[in-house]
Amino acid sequence: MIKRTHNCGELRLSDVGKDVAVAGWVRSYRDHGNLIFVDLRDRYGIVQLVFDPEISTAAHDLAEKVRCEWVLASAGKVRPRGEGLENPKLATGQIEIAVSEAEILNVAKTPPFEIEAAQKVNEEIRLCNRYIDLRRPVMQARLGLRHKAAKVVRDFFDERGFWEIETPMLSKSTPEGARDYLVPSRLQAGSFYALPQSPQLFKQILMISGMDRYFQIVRCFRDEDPRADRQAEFTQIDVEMSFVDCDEVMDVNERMIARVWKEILDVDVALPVPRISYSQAIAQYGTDRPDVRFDMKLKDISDIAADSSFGVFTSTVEKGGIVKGLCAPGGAKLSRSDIEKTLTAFVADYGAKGLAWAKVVKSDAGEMSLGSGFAKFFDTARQGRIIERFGAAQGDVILLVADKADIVNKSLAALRVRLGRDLKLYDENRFDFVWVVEFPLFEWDEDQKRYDSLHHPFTSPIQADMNKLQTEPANVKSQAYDLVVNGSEIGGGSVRIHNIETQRKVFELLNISKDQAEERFGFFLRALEYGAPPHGGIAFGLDRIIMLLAGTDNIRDVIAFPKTQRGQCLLTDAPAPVDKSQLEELNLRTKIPPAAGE
RNA sequence: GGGGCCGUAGCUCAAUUGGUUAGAGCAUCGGACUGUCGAUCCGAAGGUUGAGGGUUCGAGUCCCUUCGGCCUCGCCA
Repeated sequence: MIKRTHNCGELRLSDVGKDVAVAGWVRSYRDHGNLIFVDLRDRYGIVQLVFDPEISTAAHDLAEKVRCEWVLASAGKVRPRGEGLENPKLATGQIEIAVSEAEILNVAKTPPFEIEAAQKVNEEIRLCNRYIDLRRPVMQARLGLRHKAAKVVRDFFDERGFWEIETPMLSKSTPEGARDYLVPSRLQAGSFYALPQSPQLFKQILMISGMDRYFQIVRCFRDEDPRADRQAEFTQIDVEMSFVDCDEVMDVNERMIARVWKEILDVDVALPVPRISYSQAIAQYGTDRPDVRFDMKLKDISDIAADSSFGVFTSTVEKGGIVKGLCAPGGAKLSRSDIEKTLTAFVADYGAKGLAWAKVVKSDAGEMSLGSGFAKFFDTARQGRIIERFGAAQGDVILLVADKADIVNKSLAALRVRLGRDLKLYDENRFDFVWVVEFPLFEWDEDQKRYDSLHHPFTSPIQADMNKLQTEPANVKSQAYDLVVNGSEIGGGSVRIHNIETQRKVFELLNISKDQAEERFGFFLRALEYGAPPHGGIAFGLDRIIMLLAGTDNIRDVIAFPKTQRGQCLLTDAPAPVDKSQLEELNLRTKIPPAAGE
């Protein structure tokens, strides 16, 4: 076999005259009858081979047979391309290899789609033939970027004394949170392991064990419906530190993120990353993951709306709801049908029953007022107050939603993001980071009539609110923080509870009985009793970080072998039925018989 | 579980109000060609319109069911 001396991307003019050998896949061939050109591709690039019968008839004969995606090795001399024959599109475009010896290492069927075709190939076909798809330079670049980013993370933490410690994949189900993936135990019939939703308790136990600083790039599993940026199986950068407060965790980790952005994109992230409180985020952006690349903040006008003549507004406020909205700069260019059909349907997805609108107009005398839409329900003075509150200008459109606070905020948050994009209110190439802090410790779950952790049940309240746990749990703030970039949450963490009494108290408030707590978290509670240091940490979604770095909005683009929306791997066809004998060994019987030859 | 979009040749798409034998580009196969580089030129082959049912003289097109993909609401401590 011809052994390669160089890869397909590295030869330059300075290599002219060298005897070299390369190997790779045939990207394309141009057969001129006598002279044959072959573009050979590997992970590193593309190089042009020339087969000239005057150099070797054997090699030329072989090249006549070669087809796209065949695996080919070739040896020959590097020579400069003639004047005007360079190809500026290739890094190796100044040279070519005059082949004296060639060897077909393997043949290939005609690929199911053209690998470097500019046209966009159906993702289903790409996933079924992932080995072909992953030959595309763009996919190779994304996986390369992923590798490099992970290495930057590892180096960063290593330099600061963090140890990467593995935690179990087969562990214990802790109901609450997302649905678990279960693995049946053979040795203990009827019992199950759960795949980790995150190594949360293990990393806390590592702190109790005195490991001091831990990180792990680790697979996590959550059996929930996927989204464009969510996959049941995903990768976390998991971090935990002892003897720290919120500021130290945020400080180290924003430096880590800044290092990644610098080394991968050569982008400088301004440190420290600004912070916004949860309540401010909800008030101004309607969400705890605000896209701060553009302004267009939400404004509450419940007070003005309450004494309008618009029944929907007044009754909403009377019932304890709110009237809130945003002012779309230059929104006057939106047509009435854009607003009343498209945007109204859009907010309806989030439960909003309507979208009130008014255009901001200026009279000849220079007076600003509201035109059309909901304007007729407000007198001149109140119109003025609305315009003033939004800081609205002529040509803007004010859009309002009236409903219960959570519906108003959710729908307006989504509308804000959509309009920001549609009206091009920001530069798509910038990255704006923000820490969201001061989350409430609990949220009230109306369905189950109990408190629920906003973050998770191991999050510590802020010191000043400790005594409120008993009296007004709804107003207790937590030591939690989320890192948000361009409206995407890429990480979240907290300082943890390290005191067993506080932990018990929190379980109590979450309506987890002593027995339940013992059954689910007993191992952890016992660990807490043996000298747990104050500790805190964070976890980042590596896949989402890579998406941002790679500039794609699809998580499947940054995972080598992803699953579809129905949790299927189109390459392997997993999940699939198993042999009866396997089930028997596991003492399992399925309720639904496996589908027979559909 | 709900809502939306989509499914036509290997790939990307087209096909008038329901109307003849479902077309094009690329890929494939054969031929020609010594400087191409998404080679070019000539020729050929390629289809159960995702599947099933219905309406109709006639269905890629309309209706129902179903399968699959994507987006999304719910869900994601």
